Order: sequence, then structure tokens, then C-alpha cells
Amino acid sequence: MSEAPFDTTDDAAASRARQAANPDPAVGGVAVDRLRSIIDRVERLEEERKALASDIKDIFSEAKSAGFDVAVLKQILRLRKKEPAEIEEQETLLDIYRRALGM
Amino acid sequence: MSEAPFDTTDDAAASRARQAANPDPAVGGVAVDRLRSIIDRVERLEEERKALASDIKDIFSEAKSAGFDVAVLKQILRLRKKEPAEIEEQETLLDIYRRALGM
Amino acid sequence: MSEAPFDTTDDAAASRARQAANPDPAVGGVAVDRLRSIIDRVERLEEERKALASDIKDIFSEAKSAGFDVAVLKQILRLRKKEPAEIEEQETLLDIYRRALGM
Amino acid sequence: MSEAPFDTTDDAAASRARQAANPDPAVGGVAVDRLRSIIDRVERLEEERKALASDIKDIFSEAKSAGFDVAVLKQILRLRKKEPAEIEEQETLLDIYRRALGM
DNA sequence: CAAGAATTATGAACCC
DNA sequence: GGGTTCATAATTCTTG
Repeated sequence: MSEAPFDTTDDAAASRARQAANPDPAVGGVAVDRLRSIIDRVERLEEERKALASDIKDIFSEAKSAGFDVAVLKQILRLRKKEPAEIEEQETLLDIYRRALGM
Repeated sequence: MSEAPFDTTDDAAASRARQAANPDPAVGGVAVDRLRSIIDRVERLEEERKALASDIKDIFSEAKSAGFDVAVLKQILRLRKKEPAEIEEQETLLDIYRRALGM
Repeated sequence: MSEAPFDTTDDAAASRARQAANPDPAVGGVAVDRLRSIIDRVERLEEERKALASDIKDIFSEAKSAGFDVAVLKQILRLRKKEPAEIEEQETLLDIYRRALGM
Repeated sequence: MSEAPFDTTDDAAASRARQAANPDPAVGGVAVDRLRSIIDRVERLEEERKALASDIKDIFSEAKSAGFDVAVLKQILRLRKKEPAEIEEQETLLDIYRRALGM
């Protein structure tokens, strides 16, 4: 089952200082500082993620203005991602099956 | 309104005029450098996005080890994104429906 | 999992009384019968969906026992789904862009 | 053994005749009839699944027109899938976390 | 602003 | 049974 959420990693020095006085300020059995830290960090990272998404959107917008077809640009990007992955595929078996099916 | 990088209209003349002064070499009517720049920038940003997603995953992993319920943490994050009024609204409706269904 | 198809509380009597005069008895402003019908129908359909998923799983299980590689079978199915869709793709523009990028 | 282009039409009689002489004609070591049967059956079931999904979509559409909040309807359906104990558990934890965060 | 497509997140299935 | 990959569900964004 679940363990008590004690700090096991090296958080900030301030956190250790707090812990000297209070090992783990708990509310309802929950390590509040730890919880707050988790939520804060995730929210921070998600914000950065969102900002990057916005940047990407801007580039596509600019591309569209420049006369490019955004859908095709996205296809290009997909292609460039997929191709290395496809190298490792079990193409041999796939071919055998396709032949068997007359595909 | 976007135009294909193919100049099939009167803009063709303007395009040729631009090209005379514009060092961006064109292949098949496409501004190659511009295209390459778009693709490169998007790929760079997507890489950063992926890295952030990985960081977030790590935090949840750490949270789980510390005894937190990750599903509930995600619920918390979802709640914090919504307006308090929105939360109230949805919860009220949910209650009404539940009551109507005898749940 | 037991469910009470009918009101088991005192509301039942009031509900029946309302029904005599009102074609769609409302609780908290909600058309109860309509709501119940929606939920029931969706749940019924989802059950059928689940049963079909189970049937599919059984076939794959049988196929595996017969010596087929299930992952490759799934690839085959994906291929057969995708190919018709790819016909309509803007392959011309894609080719142009790819050429411009030296892909 | 050369590759046999299989009939895609209804040729059950011929198929049975072949099987009398050969329990399962193989191409490249693969039991062709068996393979074809697997693929066909899965595709048939997936088609039915798709039809059901479409029916469900229609119901939600109808519900929306009738003034219901579709997002909340889906919440209701999700709730009804979970064990009551599970619901209670999650809601309790959610409350604890919210309180710990002062939400 | 609603409908539809594309992206993202959740949940299920599979393998180790 | 725990982690990883894949399919489905939900959200977001774009377009008519």
C-alpha cells in the first residue's frame, strides 16, 4: 500500500531547516510541503509546455502567411519523426502475411 | 488568406520580381530556406516540449513513491485549471443529475 | 452491482403523482425520464461495445495459439484501414516540400 | 508452391473442396485460410464496434439538444462504472489533498 | 458559435 | 504485477 510521503530526495535547504523544527507538517496525514512542491513543480512545467505550444502555433501561423500549407508541413514533421522508428519493424513477417492475403 | 507558394496568378510576376532581389533560393516555387527554417524551429521546440513532458512524468513517479495517489493529484491539477465558478457549476449539475437518477 | 430501477424513497409517490399530470416529471428542473433513458441507452450500447471488444480479443488469442504473431496481425489490420485514406492525400505538395528539404 | 490469388468473392464451395484435399493451403508457411478468416472476423467486429460508437454519439447529440450538459452526463457514466467504494475513496483523498492545499 | 479535425490525456492490454 | 506500449476518450483549436 502507500507509504508516508516523507522527503527522500534533497529538496531545498530551507526545507531541511523547516524539517528540523517539524519533520513533516501534516494535514490529515498528508505531507503538505511535499504535496505543495509536487503541484507547484508540475504546474510550472506545464506552463512552460504551454508556452512552447504557443510558440509552435506562432510559427505555423507565420508559415501560413508566407504561403505554406500548414497541413502538409505537419505531414512533413510526422514523416521525419516516424521514419527512424520504422526501420526496426518486423517487415519480413509483415510481408509474408501480406502476400498470403494478396495485399 | 493564404496563397500556395505556387504562383499561378498574376502574383507570379511579383514573385519573380521578389526573387530577383531575394536570395532565398526556390525549388519548385518553394522558398527553401524559409521552409527549412520553419521545420527546424518547430522540431527544436517539440524536442523541448518532449523533455518537459518527461520531467513531469518523473515528478509523478517520485510522488507515487512518496505515497501519493497520482490519479488524485491529476484531479487536483485539473481542478486548479478551472475557474472556481466553473467548478461549482459542474458540481451542482452533477448533483442534480445524480439525485434525479437516485444515485 | 445492484441498482434500484425505481424510486425507493418517499419521492416515488410524488413522482407518480406528477406523472399523471406531466408527461415528463422533473426533479430539480431536470426531465428525469429523459435523463434516465439517455443513461440507460448509452450504457446498453457501451456494454455491446465491450462484448465486441472481448470477441476480438478472443480471436487474437486463438490466432496466437495457432502460431500467428498478433502484433503483426494488428499491423495488417491497421494497414488495411489506412490505405484507402491515403489515396486522397496531397501527395503532390508533400513531394514538392520533401524535395525542397532534400528528404 | 506458387502464390494463389484468393477469391475475394463468395466462393465457399470451392474453398471447402480445396480443404478436402488440403486441410489448410499454406503460402510461405502460413495457413492462408486461417489467416484470412482471422482478419475478416476482426474487421467485421470492428465495423460493428464503430457503428455502436456512432449510435452513442447520436444519443449525446440528442441529449445536448434537449438541454443536457453532455460533459456532466459523461461524468455520470464514469461514476456508474466505478465501485461505490472506489468513488468514496477517491473523493475522500481529493478532499484531503484540497484541504492540505487550502483549496 | 457550432461542427469537425487535430492534439493531448487517460485507460486498457501486453510483455517481462 | 509493474512498467510500457497501444487504443480510446476528452479536450483544444480551427474553420465554415
